[in-house]
Amino acid sequence: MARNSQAGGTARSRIARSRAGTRPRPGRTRSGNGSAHNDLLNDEIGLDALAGHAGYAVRRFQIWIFQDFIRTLAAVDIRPTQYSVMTVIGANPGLSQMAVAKRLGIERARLVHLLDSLEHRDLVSRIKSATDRRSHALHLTAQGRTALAQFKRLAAEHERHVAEKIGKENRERLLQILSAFT
Amino acid sequence: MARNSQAGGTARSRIARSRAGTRPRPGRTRSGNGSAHNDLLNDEIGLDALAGHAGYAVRRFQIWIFQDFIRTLAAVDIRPTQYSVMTVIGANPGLSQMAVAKRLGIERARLVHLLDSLEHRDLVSRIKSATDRRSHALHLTAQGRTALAQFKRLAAEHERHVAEKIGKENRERLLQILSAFT
DNA sequence: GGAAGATTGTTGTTGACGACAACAATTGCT
DNA sequence: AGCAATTGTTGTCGTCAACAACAATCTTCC
Repeated sequence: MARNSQAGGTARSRIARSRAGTRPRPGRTRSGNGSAHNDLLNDEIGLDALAGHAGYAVRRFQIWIFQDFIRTLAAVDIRPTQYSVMTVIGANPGLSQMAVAKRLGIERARLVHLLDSLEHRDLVSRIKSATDRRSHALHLTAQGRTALAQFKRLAAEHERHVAEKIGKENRERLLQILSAFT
Repeated sequence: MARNSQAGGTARSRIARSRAGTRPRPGRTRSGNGSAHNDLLNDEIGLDALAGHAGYAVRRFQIWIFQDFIRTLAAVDIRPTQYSVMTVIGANPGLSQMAVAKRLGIERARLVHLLDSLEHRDLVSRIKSATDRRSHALHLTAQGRTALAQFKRLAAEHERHVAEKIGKENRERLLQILSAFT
């Protein structure tokens, strides 16, 4: 543990470059290296063909948004997945591990470790279900409830960072577009 | 190798559930398990508080979109990152590994393995730079160029899947919102 | 011109994460 | 009662981001 925080300023802001209209027709087969003028322009590359790919933009955005989340909640040492688990349990106490895993789209094998760490920190507790002795009923501890309240405040701050980054109405439109995946 | 393809139908389509308007006010501290009616409604949980979080929606969407990309390009055994590397090199022949890594936001350590695999498949080649004997000038091989053309056709098909999933104009608006990250 | 520092490619480690397989305990079905 | 399915758990494998260390090479500065 104690490795999470890496807030290290990896949030480089060199993004948002201008999309130059010149398409260089790169198909040139010349195997000879393009003389010496390649060395210094490596800050204006222009990846052209990648611009129209949703997956690439989403991946880059996802990396940024997770880094900001981790950094914003570094003081409480909570990662996005842990937060989502606690949120679901907090909103639906008594759920089984299977139910939480299915709801969040994570595997139950993975949830085991997540719950182990959260249980060690006295944030959630597994209570043996009386109706089904295979399963555990998941609850937040009293400490977990007050902690989650603070996590939510920090998460709201993170959400404000997102709004600053892409614009308030763009963020809402994004949530609307992706609501099918929530 | 030969493990990539796992197109295995893991693309579960149980997403896009209806958001029931009933919020159950879950704060109830009753540690007693909610009798037996928890067992069967585990398909309508309602995670409520997670709905307003951009990061969660983006993560779920990113998982879906990558799985579709991998499945759509499974026949040529190309993953999203490999595709992005080849695209950048194809559009800017002669770049150094550092330049490609910085442009794509991946670490140069990671790029080493990516290029190893692509070079073993005779898709790209590292040519020792004459002007800076530390660096390599990256080029597509002739085989790599024709292969990339096919990859782009398959990627376009994948992009159509995205449009089918979230709507054509929603996809374009998404690309526009996230253009700062491209 | 030569020492000190930075850069480039490389190797290796760590940790989070998704996918999968196997297993014991328990439940459900018939 | 007997057999299939479910639940939590453990373990393995592969991907990926983040670091650290290193040799070779460039750059800078005295």
